[in-house]
Amino acid sequence: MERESIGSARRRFLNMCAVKNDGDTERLPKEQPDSSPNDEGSWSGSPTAGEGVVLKKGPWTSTEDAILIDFVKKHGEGNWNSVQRNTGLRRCGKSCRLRWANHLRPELKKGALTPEEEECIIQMHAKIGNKWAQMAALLPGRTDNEIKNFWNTRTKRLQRAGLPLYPASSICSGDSNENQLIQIDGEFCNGDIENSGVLHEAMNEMQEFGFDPCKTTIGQVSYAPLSDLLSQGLEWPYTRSLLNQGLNDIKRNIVSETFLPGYHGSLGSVVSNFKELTSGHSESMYRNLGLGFSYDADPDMKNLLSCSIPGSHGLSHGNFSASRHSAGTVKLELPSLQCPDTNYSNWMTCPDTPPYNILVQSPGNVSLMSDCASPRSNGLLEALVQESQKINCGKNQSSEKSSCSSAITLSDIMESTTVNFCTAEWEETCDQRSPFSQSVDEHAQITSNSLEELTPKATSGSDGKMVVEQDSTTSTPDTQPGFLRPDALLGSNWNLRDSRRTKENSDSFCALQGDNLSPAEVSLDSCPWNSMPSIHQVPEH
DNA sequence: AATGGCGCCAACCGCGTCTTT
DNA sequence: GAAAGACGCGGTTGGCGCCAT
Repeated sequence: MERESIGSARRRFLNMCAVKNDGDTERLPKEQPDSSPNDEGSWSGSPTAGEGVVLKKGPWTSTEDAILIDFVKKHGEGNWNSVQRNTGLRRCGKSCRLRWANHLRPELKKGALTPEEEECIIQMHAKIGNKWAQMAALLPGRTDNEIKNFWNTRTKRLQRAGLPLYPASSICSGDSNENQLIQIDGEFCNGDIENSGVLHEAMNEMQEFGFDPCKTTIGQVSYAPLSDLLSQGLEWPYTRSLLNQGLNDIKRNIVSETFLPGYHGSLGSVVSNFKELTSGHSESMYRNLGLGFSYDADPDMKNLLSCSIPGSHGLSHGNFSASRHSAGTVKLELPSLQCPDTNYSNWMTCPDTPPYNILVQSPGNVSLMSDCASPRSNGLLEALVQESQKINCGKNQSSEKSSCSSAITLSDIMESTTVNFCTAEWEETCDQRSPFSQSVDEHAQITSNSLEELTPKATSGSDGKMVVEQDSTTSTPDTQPGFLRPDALLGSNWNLRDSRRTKENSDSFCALQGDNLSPAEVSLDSCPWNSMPSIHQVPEH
């Protein structure tokens, strides 16, 4: 990471700290009284609403934020033009939408872009150009505006320095793909020739369509490859099904999308199909896929998926996944806000004991978790998608995080799509005293209860359940006044309902994946955040 | 201490697209 | 099918803080 970038990141990090300490969402102007339209110059010359109300422009105040949050809480996202009518907020719908999208959404990730995210943006920009919204969709918690600002600043800086916008390291070289495929084959087949062949075929097709399943090293970050997921205890019928599904998606997306088709098709489909597999609808899926595999609704599937056994890596018996966390536990780390009291220079070397010592034993988690710097398993974008899914789906597990230790089933995770995924950011970065903690707990409870009607309830960590543990004593101290936090403002009964945001997430993901999965099936907030791999960084030298 | 350059960020604006009537 | 409204996206601007001079 170049020095300038670190410097920028440092400043942004400091900004972030300032934000946290201030307790407000952003740098607010000298408090603009919003009670009277006559006392602020920003009113003059502003457009008017239908009833001749002069609309305010300029920075938002906390009061306005609270009004908007309250509105969204009651009515959900959308109908932005009705905000002014219903709340008296003198802001145009556009402004409200922007404010919500860029600052008030609970799931927003505050703080600096991580080096990984920055790399990802660079990669994405190299592929799709100024498609900020698309990039934002793949960087959960990040807004298009944020990404755009980053890029513009970066561009300006690099142009001034006479440096190229796209470093060589961001250009994917696939020279080792063949070897990687061979390697993966070896890892996957384990005597299963059929598996190997189809997998190889799948990988080849991915590459044929431009997707590099074994993305080469970007910088010094290593990520779990798709193969990890597939190697971690998925029996072949499921594996093949997922692969086929992903492949179809990839093909479609290649045609309809210019951007990272395989990355979506593979991982996204895998994840969504994971859900499908465990939601009891897989049989139809297999039929629709034209696969002859029978679907076994055996709850043991969970065991099959479980990889929490130390040293267990599913089908991989040999040279797969060079490094592993001991005892099959994985530390989940968010790239930002995890080491709030560390300076940026230490960012890459986050201490062994992170603020959130979340020990997860979950199938997806470990399965996706290569957790090693395997040179053939570096896929920055892939990893960020996983990270993105983590973020979105981790919302589903806020309740688990809010307790010291709890056990959840795979189905719990897969089915807990109604848990407000917007809460995790606060849950992850702040305290458990948030009103959200309670609401999510309650919600999770409801979800869990309803789930019990559908799925056999696992009883202990040893029978295939995933155990999510969090050392709450090491949680990041709450530095932000709860009453100023969006979740607090939203209140404990916050409910996204059928918010557009959720729909957008689903839709965009669906669009990128293909069209044979309904948004409900592929919604980002439906996958297990804790089941995703963390990003492992190798300290810069 | 003053000043200017620079980076960051929030917000506005215009336009295109989508949805509704 | 057309018009109007709503929404989303990308470009741009302006304010603020930091830092070097």
